[in-house]
Amino acid sequence: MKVRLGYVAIPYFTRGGYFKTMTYTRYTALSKEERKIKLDQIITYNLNQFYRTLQYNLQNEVYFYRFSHNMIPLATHKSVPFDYIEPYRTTFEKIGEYINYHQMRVDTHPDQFCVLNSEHEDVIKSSKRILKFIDQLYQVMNIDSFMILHIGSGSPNKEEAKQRFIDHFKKLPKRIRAEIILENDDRTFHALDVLEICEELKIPMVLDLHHHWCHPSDIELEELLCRVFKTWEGKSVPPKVHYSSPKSKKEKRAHHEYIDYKKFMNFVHVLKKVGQDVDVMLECKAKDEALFRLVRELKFYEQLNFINMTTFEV
DNA sequence: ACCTGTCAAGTCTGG
DNA sequence: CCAGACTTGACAGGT
Repeated sequence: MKVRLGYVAIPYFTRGGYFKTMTYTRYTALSKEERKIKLDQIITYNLNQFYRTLQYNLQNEVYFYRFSHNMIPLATHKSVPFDYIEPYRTTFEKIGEYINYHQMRVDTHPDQFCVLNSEHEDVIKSSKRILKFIDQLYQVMNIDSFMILHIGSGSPNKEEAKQRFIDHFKKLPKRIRAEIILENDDRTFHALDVLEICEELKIPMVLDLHHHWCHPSDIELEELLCRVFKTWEGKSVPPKVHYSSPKSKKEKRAHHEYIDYKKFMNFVHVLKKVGQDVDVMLECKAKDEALFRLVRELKFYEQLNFINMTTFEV
């Protein structure tokens, strides 16, 4: 079986300034003309950074990557009238062609403000805006990608919150429903909670091992992985999992700079028993540097057989 | 050159 | 009902 490694968001070569940003407050401080000019500058710059990142990834044989949709600032803000797609269509198409041509797996993960099961109607509205925008990005790039979501709120109790998620999910447009995959979180919805929802909605689940260890379910890892991987049956890509090491014993929830390769090997042994190809997204503070270090350690200490820079066979 | 506080939005807890 | 914790990275303003 093959294990392919990937990383998240900010590559090392851009350290000290990746994307340019603009907050709503700064936006409102500008005149109408300045707003358009500034937004355009930022988006043009960020899209170029995104493209450079993909080129960098290709050079390093990284084919599995998560980008931040925040490269398009204020795109999902309800009071910012700006066409984020048409003026950049050619650029988006170029980026999408690059991704498809090199057979990269690229996705994105809306942040904590996207809460589909919120108790507040306006939050649900803005969450749907975020999902719709990501879908638009995928469409204009013509890429076949997922978006990763947490279940969200646990109020007033998990059961009601879970049902709210299911109800709102079912009302989403078909395209978006087919793009959403769900991830366990480290406080409210543990792996079995999310698995149940995924099985009911017939959508894939992403197991986050770090969250799982912070907030465990009563099930053996091997069995859990088997069931999680089943939710991916019929998909054109292998299941993906998220993996990271805790920052310290005190700060278990926070992400460490790097991966503990020995613990990672324990995980690989479980994966081997399950015996299915899998994509492992590393979520480390040191980003791609952590990926490259892990690869060096796995090659040297564990003598794993790498078929390229980021994929090994066990 | 460095340090600090702010930011589009979120949930949750405790007073 | 409100303040604060939680949390990321960029950036503006102050020293």
